[in-house]
Amino acid sequence: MAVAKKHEEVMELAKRRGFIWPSFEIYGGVAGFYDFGPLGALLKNKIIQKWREFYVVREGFFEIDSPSIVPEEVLRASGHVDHFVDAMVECQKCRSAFRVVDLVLEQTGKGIEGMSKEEMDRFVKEHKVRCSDCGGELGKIFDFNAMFRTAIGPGSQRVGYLRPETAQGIFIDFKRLQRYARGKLPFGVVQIGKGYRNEISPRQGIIRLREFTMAEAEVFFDPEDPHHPRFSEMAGEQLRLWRACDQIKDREQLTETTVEQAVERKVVCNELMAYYLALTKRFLIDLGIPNGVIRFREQTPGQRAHYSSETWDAEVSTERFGWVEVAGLAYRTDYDLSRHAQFSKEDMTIFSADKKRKVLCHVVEPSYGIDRPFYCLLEHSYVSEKERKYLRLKKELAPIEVGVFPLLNRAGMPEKAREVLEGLKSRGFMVEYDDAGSIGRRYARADEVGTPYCVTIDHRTLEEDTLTVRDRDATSQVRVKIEELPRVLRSLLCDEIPFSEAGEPVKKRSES
RNA sequence: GCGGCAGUAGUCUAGCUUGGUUAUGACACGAGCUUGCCAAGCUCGCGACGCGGGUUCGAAUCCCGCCUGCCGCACCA
Repeated sequence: MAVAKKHEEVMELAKRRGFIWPSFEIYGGVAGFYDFGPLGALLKNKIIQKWREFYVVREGFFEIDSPSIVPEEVLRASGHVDHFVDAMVECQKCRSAFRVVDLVLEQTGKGIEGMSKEEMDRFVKEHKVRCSDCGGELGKIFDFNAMFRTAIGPGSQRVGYLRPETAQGIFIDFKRLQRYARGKLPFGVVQIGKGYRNEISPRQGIIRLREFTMAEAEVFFDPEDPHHPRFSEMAGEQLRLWRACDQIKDREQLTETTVEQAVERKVVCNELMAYYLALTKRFLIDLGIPNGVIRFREQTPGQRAHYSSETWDAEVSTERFGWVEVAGLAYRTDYDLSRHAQFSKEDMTIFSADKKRKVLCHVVEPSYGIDRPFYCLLEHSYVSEKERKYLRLKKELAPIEVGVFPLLNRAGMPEKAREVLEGLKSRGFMVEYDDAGSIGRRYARADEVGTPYCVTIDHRTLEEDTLTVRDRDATSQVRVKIEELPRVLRSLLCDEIPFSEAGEPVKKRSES
């Protein structure tokens, strides 16, 4: 119980202060769905904004926005219809459930993939396949479809699914996108949006959702030229890798290496993959996740998705859930483009001007969940000191940037405080006004949701147009002229100046 | 999905074994007073038995179903 104390406290805070809570609560709730409250929505948007800075602004990738509902043929081509629908069977005695294909392979050595349900039933009976846990009799085979199925339009009832990944929207648009990129390789396309997976039994709160936000990038490149133009900038970055070969031998051993060495020693398949591993690490650190709790785990061949020939999961260690996958980097090869070429009969190749030949692009896919790092961030930001509990969020991520308080609710201070508030709002600051309870309580309320700075209007404000600015982490204050406040706050929020240089230091009462 | 345990205001919680006045307390929140910089104090206020059914004169309490959560199994491409 003591083990997950931080998780319980941070989730209590998250619910109480409007970050996240279970969806559909007044109707009893539905497992696997969470709502983002006012502060949660702000924080989530700031995480997305940072992701855009990395991938859209700096990598120069194109962002698109395609539908969440996808017609069946797209997902047949992508392999999701075959790989998401698992024939399952349950033991009548001990109630264990198995994938039929796995169970049959294990007991008879025969692959029965592609059989109909009836054929599988017959096969299981003929070969006397039993429960591998208790040897019990097996029940009837049933389908478990991990995609949400729906109907498009009335009448024809064309089958559609809620997308299990945003990536397909990008592959479908490949021809238009490569024209937009004017034939230059490599180029990248991103999409941020909801993805849907009908989990059998979602637990672990916000870590395993049935509807979640993903941010995916598809990097298209010539397989004979898997280089990143700015690889040298990333070459020296240290990576902590847990290789598949070590996992198979049950070894917890991590490989510490630079990006460059990882490629040279063929630990990572190519330069692009290694580059995006490093970029992922930088992104997570930039969110405020400590370097020490980040590692990359290579998926073993059995764990990999059908489309991937090499996958690395970026994992963050948490108190409550252990190592949590927050991003997956998959080498999708030409799987998706060739499948869509085959199923749609469209030519998905691209003409390379410098190589004077047609190229079927390969794809490296950095794919991020947004909800999971959101949780990791809350857990790792939560600080519980003696009398103080607060979120030490990075300033640029804090949902509310500035609290504005009148020291007293009289003597013209509230009016002055409102003036300051409006001045900050009009300059684009996310501010919150609070005049309830003692000044200490208001600081505590602001600290709890990670507000980095609070300004207080006091007697001196009325006399000389200065006010105090308080730093969340140090709880120390400086006195600043009102006219300089926006500039000072902007510099502080961008980490351009240290707090001590923001203004004239204010002595704490207890110190004087 | 299976088995075990659980669900009381915004949050935490007493009451449940042995059915019976107006469902306990704390914190939080709102209004007012107070307060001259770090969750102080005073007054007042808001606010709950997860949902549905059954047993009973009477159900937060006992029984059943559902939902949700926790633990174990399975699943997590």
